[in-house]
Amino acid sequence: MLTSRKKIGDLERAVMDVLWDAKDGDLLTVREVHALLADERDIAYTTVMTVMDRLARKGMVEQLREGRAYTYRARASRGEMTAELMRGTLDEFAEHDRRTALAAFVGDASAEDLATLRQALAELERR
Amino acid sequence: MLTSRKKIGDLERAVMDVLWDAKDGDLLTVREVHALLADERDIAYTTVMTVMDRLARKGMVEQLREGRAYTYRARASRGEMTAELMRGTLDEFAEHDRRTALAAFVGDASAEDLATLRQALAELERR
DNA sequence: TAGTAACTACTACGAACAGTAGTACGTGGG
DNA sequence: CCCACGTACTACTGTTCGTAGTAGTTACTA
Repeated sequence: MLTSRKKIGDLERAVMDVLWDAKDGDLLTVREVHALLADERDIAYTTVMTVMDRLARKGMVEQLREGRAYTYRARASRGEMTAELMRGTLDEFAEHDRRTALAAFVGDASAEDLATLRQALAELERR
Repeated sequence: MLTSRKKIGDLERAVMDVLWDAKDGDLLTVREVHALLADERDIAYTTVMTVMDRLARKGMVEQLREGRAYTYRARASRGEMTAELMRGTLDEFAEHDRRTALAAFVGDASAEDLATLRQALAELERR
């Protein structure tokens, strides 16, 4: 479970994207993340550092010392974090409304999403 | 669809709760909402007014003139809004991750939630 | 009709947080 | 011994929210 459910901003999201896209839970340094972000936007090295530090404080990324530098990786995958956020939204509600909300969610889902849901549920039964 | 996906604070949420709990889409005045909130917390009338005005700007409540006063009601039910928020979270992701996220959501759901999901899906088929 | 009560409109300020980035300082390699 | 690299600390700005006061409008009442 992710700790500390604070808001996540644009730059923070961009950093998370870089970490998520660095497949296999690769550990990235601030310098590496900065290099990737610098392609898209004009941003200072220390800005990226600050943001990554804040993400670590919020528990969204892991910060591991490697030699003199820190390396970072996302604590959860993009999909897991999305699921977490969705569950978090749902958890704000009491029993009755929770059911209503889930029903509304399903009721307005696209055909693709419905297929995915059905498949995931079938998957669970098989086990 | 709810417009303007900004963050929602504690007081804002408390106001939404009052509007949601006023069943049948009843139109409430600021005075009425204030009276209900005042039971729980010490709050100025104008504070409630400001908050409700902001909620209207965000598109979360409807503001209708009734005589000299405005009356308000939630634009969507609690359940619908929750479903909206969940979908909004999901919508930030591309096709592949969307499926992954939905699968993760189902994978970590409680037995009750799974039952609700199954029931909602079955409901859809029946139609 | 003039006063008052109920409303809205406008303005403001502090706290929290995100974007942004500079400066100071430590340390290992040349 | 000094520099490049990296962290730690600090800071300023914009936005949102909680909070609320004041001014101005309007309708009803005495």
